[in-house]
Amino acid sequence: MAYRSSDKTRRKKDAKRTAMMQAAVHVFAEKGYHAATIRDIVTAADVAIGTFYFYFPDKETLFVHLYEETAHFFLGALQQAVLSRRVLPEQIQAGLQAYVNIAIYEPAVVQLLLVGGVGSVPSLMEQHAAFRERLINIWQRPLNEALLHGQIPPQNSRRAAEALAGAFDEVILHLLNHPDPASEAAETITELTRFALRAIAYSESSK
Amino acid sequence: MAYRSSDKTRRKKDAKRTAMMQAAVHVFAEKGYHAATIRDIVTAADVAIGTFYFYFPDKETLFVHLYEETAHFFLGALQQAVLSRRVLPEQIQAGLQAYVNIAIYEPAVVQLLLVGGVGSVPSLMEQHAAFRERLINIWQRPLNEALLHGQIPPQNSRRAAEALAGAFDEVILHLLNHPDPASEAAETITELTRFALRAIAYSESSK
Amino acid sequence: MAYRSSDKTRRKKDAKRTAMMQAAVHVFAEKGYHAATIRDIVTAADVAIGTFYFYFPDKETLFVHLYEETAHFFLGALQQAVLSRRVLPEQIQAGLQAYVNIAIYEPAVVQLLLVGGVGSVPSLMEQHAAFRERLINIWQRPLNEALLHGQIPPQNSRRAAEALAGAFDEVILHLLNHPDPASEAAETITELTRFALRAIAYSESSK
Amino acid sequence: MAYRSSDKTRRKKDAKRTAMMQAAVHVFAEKGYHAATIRDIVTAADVAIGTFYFYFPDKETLFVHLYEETAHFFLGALQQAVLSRRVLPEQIQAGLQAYVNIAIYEPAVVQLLLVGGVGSVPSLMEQHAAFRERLINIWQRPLNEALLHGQIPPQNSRRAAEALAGAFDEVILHLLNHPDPASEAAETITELTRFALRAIAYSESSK
DNA sequence: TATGAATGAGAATTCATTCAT
DNA sequence: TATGAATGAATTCTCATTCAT
Repeated sequence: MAYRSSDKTRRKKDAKRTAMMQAAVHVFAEKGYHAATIRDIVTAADVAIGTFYFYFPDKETLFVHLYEETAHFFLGALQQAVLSRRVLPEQIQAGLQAYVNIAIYEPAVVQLLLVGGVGSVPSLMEQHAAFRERLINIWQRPLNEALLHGQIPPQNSRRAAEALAGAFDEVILHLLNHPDPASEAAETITELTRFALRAIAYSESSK
Repeated sequence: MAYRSSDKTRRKKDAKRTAMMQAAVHVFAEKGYHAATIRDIVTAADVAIGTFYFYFPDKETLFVHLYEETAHFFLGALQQAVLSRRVLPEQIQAGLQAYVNIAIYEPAVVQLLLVGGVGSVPSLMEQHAAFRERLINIWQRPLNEALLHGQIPPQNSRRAAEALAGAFDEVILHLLNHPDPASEAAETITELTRFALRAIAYSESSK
Repeated sequence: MAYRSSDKTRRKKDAKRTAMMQAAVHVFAEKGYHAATIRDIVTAADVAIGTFYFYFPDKETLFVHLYEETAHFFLGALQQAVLSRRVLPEQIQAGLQAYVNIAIYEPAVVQLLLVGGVGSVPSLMEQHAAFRERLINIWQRPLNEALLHGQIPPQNSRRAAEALAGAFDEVILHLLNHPDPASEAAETITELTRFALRAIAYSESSK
Repeated sequence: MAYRSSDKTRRKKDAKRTAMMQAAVHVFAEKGYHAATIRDIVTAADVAIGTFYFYFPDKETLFVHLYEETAHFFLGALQQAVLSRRVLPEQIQAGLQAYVNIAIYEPAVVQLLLVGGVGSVPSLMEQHAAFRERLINIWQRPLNEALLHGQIPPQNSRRAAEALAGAFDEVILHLLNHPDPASEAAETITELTRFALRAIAYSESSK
């Protein structure tokens, strides 16, 4: 009798919503914000145009949501990887491992965050700036620790973190263009870790 | 007198064409490829829409031309700066100096070249990829030299060059966001140079 | 016991149907036919969209039903007021009193009936025309009576009724815009009655 | 050489703009604001959709403009007619004559003002209220004069003007529905004038 | 009966591009 | 050469209506 809400229906709705967001991430990642059309997204999600507007208020809002969620997921994974280790070399390596994993298994995430639609969507500017800031912070915090422990010589840790973040992004973006990224992953991580440790003049001095 | 026609007419024509390209650089840099409209460009150049189509076949072609020219100018300046020095530290520093100069005095150039979000337009993606490739080469060549001379230990110079390019881009992009970039320029260059030299384990060994 | 089924079920059904029509009157009155959406109506009635289509075949049909019912109620009240009196001045005054009462206590009814802007939807235009016709008739009938009794001089009673109807509508619409319509009601009715009696050159001649 | 602006071009542009506004008046008058589509308008004007947006910013702005202009034209004609006479009966008659002329020869004007899209377009509400106000003023001013000269007994001239305005509108709207309005015009005007003079208890007393 | 997710035709608006002058 | 009016395909978004549950 009547209609039972918050049962299967609820779950199904959430599932569809999620499916549509997945589809949207891929479309946005591939085409960029402006070139991606609502039709592209609903086609990818295999629903009608109206369905899009049932779940999301408009293209821009969806994109910003998506960017936020994606950034949150990405930064969370990175942060957790870094915090799971206690010494700088392992922290950097673990962070890079997490980064590379995402890049390989969810390339759209990286595409969206690094290429996406920056410069296009005004309301995205802040989101993007905030993302860069948090990303840089993830790398900077271990550097500050290391500075405190005298494991790296005095230096502008902020600028170093910017440089590392930029370096990592670029190398991993190139890794993604490789025909078989997975085969290169381990080596890339090792090299980048060494590159980073040398760049900040790390030495396991202390103790 | 191998010089071509070049009377007033030609000069005027070139002047108008140049004005439009100048305007276009700024418009594209500010809004990104898709959000920039032909009307934006001709308004900035103070000509009529029809005039645009007299000089350029279409929007995409203009952008490609523009990107090529801008990349050529930028890479040329960088390359020249690097080649004007003989030892690695100076090469890197000179290159960074050139990069920073352009970033400060022609920020639109840097914005245009680094702006992403041109996904789904093949010809634009190619241009961007080609630019990255050439940029990385500029940094890689001195590294290869240094490798040959034993000034840096064996390493994947290609990957190192990628990392350096990414690091430089990121730091300089942040420098541009600074309220008074010029005041920070010298220090940034010094730091980045040291960062780079450490990263590739440079030592002035030889001779 | 000629009464039909009428158990709880029927009453509940009618209740819901009625709630939706009530809501619809207000929504249509406020926004006009085109701007009012089904969602507006079901939201106001606190039912689901599907429920709307269980009770009504479509938007247009609902509006027509609604308009008919509302017109029927309105005209009925007016007619009854007029017929409850035997002499023209009292008939006009009673009619106006009924009109003003509805306007003040059910402004949506008046809004709905007088709202135009339903051009291009034939069935709605018909309804509106029919309503005007019946309204004019209500005023015209007493005039014809008065003509017969020689209480008003020969005149085109149809045209006079149109004029009176228009005059009454306009003044009452303005009354509704007044901050406190009720306080002005009595005076307005008196004035309008006198206006009308003078306009048709009424004199209590006979007997 | 080059392009000569503000010549034939200018005139042509204005002509086309006017033609489009004419077309729009008719479409809006016939269908009402919401039901009228841009396509309807451009089809009536025999231009492409884009052309509409070259001349007007959007549908709503055009409609409001149109309403304003139309109201200005209508009220101007009425006002002038009324002011061209010195005694009340003639003023009313001349005003009605002008009104009827417009109604017959430019029925769309009357449709737009009286039926148009009231209640639909929020930004139109004020325009419509202002129009009613000015219309009522046109009738009220002669009444005030007559009051001053003792040609009509003390009465609320404002309310009387509202009533007259409403009466005139209604009768003329019905006149327009007549198969051959022109044939009825003279009689209608005469009757309405008498109706009005009686309603306000006019007598040529004074002097 | 009642629900609300899903649909898609249709409306407004933008913008690259053309072409008569 | 230069102009800008004109075009219409493409895009975003709305909303009446359907239907499985």
